[in-house]
Amino acid sequence: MVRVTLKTVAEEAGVSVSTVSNAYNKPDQLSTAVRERVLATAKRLGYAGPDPAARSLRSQRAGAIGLLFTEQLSYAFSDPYSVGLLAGLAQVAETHRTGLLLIPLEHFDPSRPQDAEPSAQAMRQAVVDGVVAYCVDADHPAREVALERGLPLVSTIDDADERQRYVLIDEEGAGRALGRHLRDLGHRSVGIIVDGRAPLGEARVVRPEDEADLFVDSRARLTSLRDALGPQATVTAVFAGHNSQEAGAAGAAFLLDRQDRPSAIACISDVLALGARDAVHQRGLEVGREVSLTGFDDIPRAEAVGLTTVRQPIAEKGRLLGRMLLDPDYTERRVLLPTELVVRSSTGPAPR
Amino acid sequence: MVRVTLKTVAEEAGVSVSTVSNAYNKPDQLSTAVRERVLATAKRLGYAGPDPAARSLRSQRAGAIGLLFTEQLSYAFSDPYSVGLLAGLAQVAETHRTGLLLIPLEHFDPSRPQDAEPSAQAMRQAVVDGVVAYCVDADHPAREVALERGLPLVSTIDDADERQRYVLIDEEGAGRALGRHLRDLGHRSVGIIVDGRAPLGEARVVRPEDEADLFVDSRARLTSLRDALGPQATVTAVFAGHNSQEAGAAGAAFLLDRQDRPSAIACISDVLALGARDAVHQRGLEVGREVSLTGFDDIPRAEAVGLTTVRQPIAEKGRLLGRMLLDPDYTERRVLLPTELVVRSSTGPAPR
DNA sequence: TCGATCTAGTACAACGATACAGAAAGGGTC
DNA sequence: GACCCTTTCTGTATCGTTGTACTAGATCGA
Repeated sequence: MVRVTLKTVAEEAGVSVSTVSNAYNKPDQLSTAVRERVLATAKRLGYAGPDPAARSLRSQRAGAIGLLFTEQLSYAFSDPYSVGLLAGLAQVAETHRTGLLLIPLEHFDPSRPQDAEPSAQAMRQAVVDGVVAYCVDADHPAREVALERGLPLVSTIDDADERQRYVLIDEEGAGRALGRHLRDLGHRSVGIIVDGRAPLGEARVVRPEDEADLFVDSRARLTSLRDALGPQATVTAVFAGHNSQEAGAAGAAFLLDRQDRPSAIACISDVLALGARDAVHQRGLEVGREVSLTGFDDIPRAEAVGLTTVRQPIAEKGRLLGRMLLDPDYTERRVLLPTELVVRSSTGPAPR
Repeated sequence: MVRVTLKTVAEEAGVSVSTVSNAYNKPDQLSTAVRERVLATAKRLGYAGPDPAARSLRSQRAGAIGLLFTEQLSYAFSDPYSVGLLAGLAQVAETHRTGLLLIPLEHFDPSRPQDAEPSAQAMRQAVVDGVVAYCVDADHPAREVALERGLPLVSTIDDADERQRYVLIDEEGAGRALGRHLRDLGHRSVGIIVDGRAPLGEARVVRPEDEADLFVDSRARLTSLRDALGPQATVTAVFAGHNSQEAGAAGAAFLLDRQDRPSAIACISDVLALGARDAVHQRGLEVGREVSLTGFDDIPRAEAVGLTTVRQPIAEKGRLLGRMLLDPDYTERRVLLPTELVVRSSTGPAPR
């Protein structure tokens, strides 16, 4: 049983291979009569159209872009935030008739360089025209491979590399706005819940040596929040595992059950904040009065529960990442997206 | 500026192209000395390894499988359930060094066959070795294209096609178990909240003509639930948009504010049930006493809030889908995965 | 010492398409 | 009728690999 190819169809229809190819790709280059005859014989022979792999090789175009991410897939997409980004990206990809290839990588630990091979391999094998590095550490080897391959690379984390392009969120501005908001409300003791690579375990105060285990975004937000709250505030950063409601609840429980309960809890994501909210409720406390609560991202649920948060134009971020790779007219190399503080009922003046 | 290929490297290193190829793919076919020289020159020339597109063509292997789905991406992955499946699938793909290509399709409306072209096109262009059809209607044209291309196709919806393989969930069994549970608790008036293609609008009772707009899974669950509750029960199926907490809340609000409030509300997914739970609370009613509530899927949050639900081995489903495509030793053509009723505090005896 | 087997490498033909140059036929213009 | 332009189609080179068949030399057992 032989495969049906352009050649088979051409012979059967009594035309040249070029003509069959054109029948599919350049319909205006041939008469309708011939075109229809060709397509008819193709159908008769069970030919499903030009082989995409062969086309990729010849036309030097893969018809897909890759999405690199380092966390396990189930964590990476457990947050509506990530899904929003993915959706924005897919939207642009679709209009460019381009696929989206997921490329899960392992987290890169510089002290174990040999573990990099599977990730590098995955990046070498991917049939793509360009790559989006989504929250992939700057020193991850897969980036280097992508650049070696000469693939356009767009990143969400700034590492000042001339060869890459960037779509960034103004994390510092966001942290500043949140911090100032809390400070203006009189909060002098603030708990911060951050997420990180380690799975949910005992919630605990973040030690300096833990910082490497935090997600890159979390790190930036934590720093700018601390700065904005100023030196007179007492800040307790708590680490409670992956980004999940459970982790948020655990982190908040830890903070609330301490002797010196903070008057406000700032969570590094809305998902964490939703969990924290449950913990506050469970203790019979009122959110926004006895404990102020903030999130980050403005996912749909945030509005529903009145969560003060920072809005990120997340779908827009996804779309820009896509456009940078796919739209040749979009030449910007570096975009910093603004964020917006959205004040809702979960924050209020610090109780005296 | 010319591209660096196997040939370039071969000439520079003074060996044949085959040898360079072997240096990458069959390290034991050549001496370490030559291999190292080859790799060194490759590095010097900036050669990033064999081009995956060319390899795909030559070896007739794409190194990726496609995931077809018909809903908008942001809806498709807004549920932890879908993400769980994706994670299971990705896990198997990874062990087989295979990528995962997302192929979003448009919903197929048989009355508008011309709209099928973009979807069919996307399926024709995808460089994949096989395809998972995830909740894609049986008559969707993209399926036909995949089969025309001779691609192995694994599906999550039964349509009794010899050419396909299936991983199914025992929806009927699940519906029966849930229905019997509610019946045994004495519930004679049950509201069912289903999701569907139409966006969140006014919640309303499902009319027969709406059924086509429901998601396929929802349809099956609705039917078996109805059957299991038996003829003496009053069943009100309510339709409230996409699968989201908001839709669940809206659907529950509709049911709870009716004159003849049902004593139990069964939701077609846990996400809907979480929203319904909020609506029940908001009305000052107690879940499990005044109103019983059930979900479907057993997502992590379900346990946290004590939701009675049906557990689906979702990651296992994803893994099986992957194995069917990638593991040649796995020859099963049709798997029916069992479900398990998980009774928690959200259901209790019907109040008299 | 001789054929047999093994090792390390080479040469060349695919894989299935598209790009590009060119040819044949038809039509319009002067 | 010569000229040029369009339209429609053909022929061939090429994209960058890998598989297969082959060769030269080394190794080995009897």
